[in-house]
Amino acid sequence: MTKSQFARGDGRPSRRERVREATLSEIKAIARRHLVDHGTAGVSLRAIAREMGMTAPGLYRYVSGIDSLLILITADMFTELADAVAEADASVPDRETDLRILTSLRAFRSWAVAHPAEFATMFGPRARLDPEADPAPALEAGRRFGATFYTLFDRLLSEERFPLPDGDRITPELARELRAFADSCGFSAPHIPVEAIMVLSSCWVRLYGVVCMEVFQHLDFVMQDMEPLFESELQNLLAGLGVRYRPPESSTPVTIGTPP
Amino acid sequence: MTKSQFARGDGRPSRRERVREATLSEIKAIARRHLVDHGTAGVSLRAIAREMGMTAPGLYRYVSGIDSLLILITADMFTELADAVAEADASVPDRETDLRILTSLRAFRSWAVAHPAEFATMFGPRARLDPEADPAPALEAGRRFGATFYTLFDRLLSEERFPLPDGDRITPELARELRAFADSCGFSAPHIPVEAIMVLSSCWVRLYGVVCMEVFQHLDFVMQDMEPLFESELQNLLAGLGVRYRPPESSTPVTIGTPP
DNA sequence: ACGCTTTAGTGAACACCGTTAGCAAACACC
DNA sequence: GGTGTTTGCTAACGGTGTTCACTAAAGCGT
Repeated sequence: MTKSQFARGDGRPSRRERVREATLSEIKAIARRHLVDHGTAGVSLRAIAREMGMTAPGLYRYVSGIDSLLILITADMFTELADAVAEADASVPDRETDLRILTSLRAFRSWAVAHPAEFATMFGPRARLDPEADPAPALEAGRRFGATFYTLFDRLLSEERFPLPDGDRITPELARELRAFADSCGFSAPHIPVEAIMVLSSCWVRLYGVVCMEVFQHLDFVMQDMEPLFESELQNLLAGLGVRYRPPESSTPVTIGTPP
Repeated sequence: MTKSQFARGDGRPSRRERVREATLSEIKAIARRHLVDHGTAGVSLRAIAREMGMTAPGLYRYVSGIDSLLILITADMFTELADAVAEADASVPDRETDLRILTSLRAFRSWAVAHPAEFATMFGPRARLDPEADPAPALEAGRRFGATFYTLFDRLLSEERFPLPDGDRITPELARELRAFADSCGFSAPHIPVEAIMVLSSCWVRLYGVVCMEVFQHLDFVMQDMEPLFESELQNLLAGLGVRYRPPESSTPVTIGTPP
């Protein structure tokens, strides 16, 4: 165990570190493209290696297996989504909380419908990923994704926009879990009531449901354009939070009264 | 193209037909077990054949490929789920519409959490299943699953339990799609307003969301027991439909006041 | 400049997988 | 019994993940 050639005194990465990072990025980029084109099952180490001009076992210097690779790109996708949502949130003035929320939620849906394959692996069933693989990186990135919504919700909470429901249905054990979650995700306020976390979870579940339904195309035989349903759900959801709803500006020019 | 040995004059199936049906059932049963144990990716023709004491190519006499087999068992699972929901619905007196709805919805969740692997393939992303395979059988079985909810919702509608929302956000094109859906699924009433179908879709989306979230374990790091959240969502959902909510009888003995 | 250590990548191999083609046995019916 | 259908097999092709032994190169210290 001598001094590693990777660690240098200064912060700058060594040459080897740079090229290593580059090939890892290439691996993930190709994997990502295969994921988009052929789904989760279409990502294979051999195909990636072939495309890179090397052999599959060589990839094991960079990735400990196919599952681990999938977790890696899942983490990347979460950061991407988090950036997209944060960017949308930052695009409106800080004070306009209501519009920020509206914009962030719509950004979430837009990203999802624009990246169905990614969304499926991020939010779909945890099929692959045997218990051996460590999903920590993806979880960490997912936390960053939630941060935008947490802070916005926190502001709503401090402004007392909506009444908290009764905690009758909240088991002491559940309350303990909710509290542990609030602590873990770094909620800014010191004491968030568990009822509030319950409300947040409920909202998230409703958003998740309508977006999943659209991306997974499980209502295809009912309707093709799911935007009206999404907006309707958004409206109901925000009403319960005391947030002023505003219809989308000009996403799709569809109203009941067709222009002349 | 001579007379088939399978078609007999009388209705009774021939011996050959019987044994054929039996082996097909065995194939599906084993595939189902592998699905439950190892997920969708864990279903392989070779493993099934090995377990049956035959070889993989032999299975092609019964199934046209792995995708087709997955569709077949998906259809079976839909009928199973439909039966479970219908049975729960039939277990309460016909007149008690509210309780029937409550029971049916809870039966849906119970089946889902008891059969997570099945639920994932039924309601998860359509990953496998290339466009070549014909998903008709699964779709047909899914329709039967929805029938129970359709009729219950239809009764609510005829009793005018809830006010219909404005159709402002419903595009003419969307209205046409909604109408086509209402016709296709055999809604009993002659003229269902499209706004009602919108409400039904919204309710279904909310139910789908909370159950997906639980089965896919995407809120694991927040809470372990998702029943309170489900019940809360159920309560809100039914309130919007004018249905009287009643807490579950004794599913899990958890109340805020712990017994002495 | 030399030697030594660490790393990158290869080739062969094993054990799987889906799928097709050709062929032999079992079966049902006339 | 003869005949055509149905069934299941073997062989084969191409694909996958993963391990192991091995070579070549790159980096580092002296």
